[in-house]
Amino acid sequence: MRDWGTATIPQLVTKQTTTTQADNAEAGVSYRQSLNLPQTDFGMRANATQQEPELQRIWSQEQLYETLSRNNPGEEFTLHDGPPYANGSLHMGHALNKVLKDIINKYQLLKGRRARFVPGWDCHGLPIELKVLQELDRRHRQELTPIGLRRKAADYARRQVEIQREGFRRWGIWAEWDQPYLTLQRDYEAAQIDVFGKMVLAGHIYRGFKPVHWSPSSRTALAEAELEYPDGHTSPSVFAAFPVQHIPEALERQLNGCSDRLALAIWTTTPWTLPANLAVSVNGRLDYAIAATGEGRHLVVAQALLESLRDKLGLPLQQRAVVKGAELEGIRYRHPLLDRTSPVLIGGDYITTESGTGLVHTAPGHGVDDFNTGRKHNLPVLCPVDESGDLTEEAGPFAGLNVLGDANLRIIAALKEAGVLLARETYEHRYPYDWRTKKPTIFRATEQWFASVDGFRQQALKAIAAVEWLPASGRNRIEAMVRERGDWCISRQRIWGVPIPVFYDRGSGEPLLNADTLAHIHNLIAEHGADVWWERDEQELLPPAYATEAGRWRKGSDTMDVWFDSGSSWAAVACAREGLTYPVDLYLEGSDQHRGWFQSSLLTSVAVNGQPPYKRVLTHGFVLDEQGRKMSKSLGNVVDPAVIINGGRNHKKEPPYGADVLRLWVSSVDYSTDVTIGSSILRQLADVYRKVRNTARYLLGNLHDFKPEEQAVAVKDLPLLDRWMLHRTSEVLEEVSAAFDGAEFYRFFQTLQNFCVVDLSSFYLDIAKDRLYVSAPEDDRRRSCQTVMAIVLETLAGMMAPVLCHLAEEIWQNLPYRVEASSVFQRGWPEADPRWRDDSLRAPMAQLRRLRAAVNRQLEVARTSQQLGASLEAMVRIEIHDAELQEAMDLLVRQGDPDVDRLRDWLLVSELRQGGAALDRPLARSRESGLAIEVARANGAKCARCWHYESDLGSDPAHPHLCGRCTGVVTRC
RNA sequence: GGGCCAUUAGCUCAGGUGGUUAGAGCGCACCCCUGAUAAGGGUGAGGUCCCUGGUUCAAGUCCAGGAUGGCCCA
Repeated sequence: MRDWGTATIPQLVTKQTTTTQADNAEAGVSYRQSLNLPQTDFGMRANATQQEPELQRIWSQEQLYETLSRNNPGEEFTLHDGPPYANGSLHMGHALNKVLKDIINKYQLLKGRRARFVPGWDCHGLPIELKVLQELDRRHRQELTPIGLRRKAADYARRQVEIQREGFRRWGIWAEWDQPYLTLQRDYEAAQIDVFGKMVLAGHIYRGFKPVHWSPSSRTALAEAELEYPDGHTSPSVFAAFPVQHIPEALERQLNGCSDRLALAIWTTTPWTLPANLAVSVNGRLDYAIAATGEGRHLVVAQALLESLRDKLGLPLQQRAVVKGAELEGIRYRHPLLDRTSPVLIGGDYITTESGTGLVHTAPGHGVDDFNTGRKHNLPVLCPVDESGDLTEEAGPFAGLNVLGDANLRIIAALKEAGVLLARETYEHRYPYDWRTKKPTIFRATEQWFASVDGFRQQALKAIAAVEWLPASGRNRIEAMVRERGDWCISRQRIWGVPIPVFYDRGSGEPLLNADTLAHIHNLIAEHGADVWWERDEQELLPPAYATEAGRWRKGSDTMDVWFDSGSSWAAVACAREGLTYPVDLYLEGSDQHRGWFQSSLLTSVAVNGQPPYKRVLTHGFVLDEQGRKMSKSLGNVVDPAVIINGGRNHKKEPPYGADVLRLWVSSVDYSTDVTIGSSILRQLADVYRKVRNTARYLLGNLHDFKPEEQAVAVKDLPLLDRWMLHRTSEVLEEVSAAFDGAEFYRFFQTLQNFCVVDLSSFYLDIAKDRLYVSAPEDDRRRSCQTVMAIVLETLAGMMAPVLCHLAEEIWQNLPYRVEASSVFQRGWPEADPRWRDDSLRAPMAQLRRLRAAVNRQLEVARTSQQLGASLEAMVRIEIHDAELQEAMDLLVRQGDPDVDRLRDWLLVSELRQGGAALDRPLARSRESGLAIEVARANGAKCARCWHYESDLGSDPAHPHLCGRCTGVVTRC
């Protein structure tokens, strides 16, 4: 304890002997040294740039995460990390995702569960492959072998992982950072081959010739997820007339002689597909008109479109006959550019009258609907386009033209020359582009490997129903997709990936894929990694049974869709790693992953094990700027998490907020929908952080001389105010626990802020000052307050720890008394002592705080008229005509501690009267429902020590400026 | 073009089953304090509950249509 009693007082005494009371007040004689003011090394400002990494170092040294995640008494908890792509710098989307996961994991760890978190990275795929190629000059690129490319890609991916990992760690994320999972690890690749193999053996994998999204610029098939649809794409659409050569007799009879020079009007936005045309399809249920063009020709068009086509084609189009689409079947027409004839077929309901002519040019090699219609009618799949997008010899005179280059114009010119071009117009529509090269894609039939979703669709739908989706709309989303999706094209014509482990007969092309070959390749990859597929020849890759006929087989060159990589993580990680569970407790990703990882993981897991890989799926929205717009470099509205933490170039404009403010932002938003961030939102969060920090600092500072084991006051002996504070703390803890249990972190944020501002700072702590500063150190009214403050502080630190992990730990390390737990995380989730709870205090306290607010309003009236400064300068008289309020007053008198529970002190005024005579010359007065208030200047003089206005100053000649209470304190000590 | 989602104060969020003058904290303005001080306290001003129609005695809340923004798809 400080020895102010002997050190300071004599000095004051000497002064007082030579001065009068008034002189002293004016001279500002200070009893400051005789007060118990807060003391702490805990800074008002975070200095996060230094502090946070320091705390992280300590956690790491102490192996805190490792210890808790392995030794906690509770059950295992597995949040399985969705692997971010190992390329590019971290952005706010990463921050939202990883911090949310970390909040959940830390909460579970605090609750005593063994929450291991294995972070992952998605390492294969085109973007990295392209990145590696871009870094090479042309000569090196040409000399690069597949295995050389793979090694460079692996190096690149590992470097990216390293960089991203350091970013995640700086955010305070706890994870198995030394044992992450990478989709390029050999045990991962082997597990993936195993998943694939099991699907093969279950009959879910097949080889097919199908139109797929093909990117000529990447020379590969693309998955849906690899496509984007930029605005503003235009196509050179054409209307063309295909001359009819043969009309079935039944139809001929209906045409009333207008079969003369009959032609089928078609519309296409891809003229380059016309050389692949093998049919014209109609909707059997639609009505079609035969219309005269006024130049001797008759056109078949959908009747509903007659009107609009008159305009578009600039032809009179007089309707001569109407027939059902079904009756057009059997017509044969001459290909307008090539020497062959083709049929009119009944297509499906995809043929509508919303655009075009109602007759659809059908090229089975270049469209999914076309392909299906063709297959129904046994058409061949003609695909006269090579992998670069050049037309082949099969396209006759158009061979060599590029379908995204000059092919369209040349074919349109040829149509015109042949006299079959009816009209052309530039047509703007959404069109799929390669997400990587930003170039248009085409539909092109190629040989691919597929997973047949039909084989396990019903099981997948059942699995979806068994999972808990949050928000619930996520279920609709994935359910619709799984119900309607086609087969999954899993092959890619790229180098950087896991091989599809198949051999082809060099003569017949028949694939070789069986339990024997799969097991053999699996073992090779488990031992050497997937590179082995490129490093060794067939002789070395085939199992012993086939070694003698190695010359007959050629190894395939396709790799797997990266969605198959990450979609196998449940097998490679959750099933394989010690301490993890399968199905896992939780997947948590952005809502775009309904199409992506949620689905690919579900499909593989259901196909192999008949069950979903997860019990719950939580989704979050996207991060937008403060106006709710997508972030983009061109708009200049990108918020960089690294800048939030370390500050930008100009620290005035972009201050270094630290990871806790970033984390606090994550906690503050309702992430179930899209969330926003920007400089003013960050400023606000920094304010909230400061408020929480300063509240904690004040609590710490006032506990500097408190030893709970010896000096704590028993709950039952606490004053009313303190009992209420504990009650309120337990309420808050209950709310916050519920918020974390329900993953509604914004409720935590709101509650935390309100607790610090309303309950603590402006109420309890404001009232506490007199108790803490003015009382003698050992006084009950001070020790009881410290007892409560210590409880509140420890509870506060614990409940903020999942979010404000650095601040919570810093508080813990600065506790001025000994505690058993060396870390706030070791201490665990705070639990309210049942004795804190006292619901009977709720209503009366609400009444008294209502009274306090009403008095404050009147004090403010006096203040703004310059007649009052500090509220201690005031005396207040109240009249109560309200039963509930009076009841609360009675409680105070009956049960209140005479040294603490004085309404005068709660109002921070020097004197309070209830009833009696009206005050002389009040500075302010009010009369509202059941309550009258008068404010006047307090009687007496201001005590130099406690600043109350009292009438008993100078009872001790040694302390002429002190009130009786302070004189007592000063003399006692 | 289709599916899903969002829209309440400058910001972040509350507003069971429709029911008085729509709430909180922050920010802002003004005032006080100078013993939490790059802190602390007080008071106050802020709302077309996205828009339009409908149901109803009564709509932020229910229904329909639309706008804006976002995600996914074609």
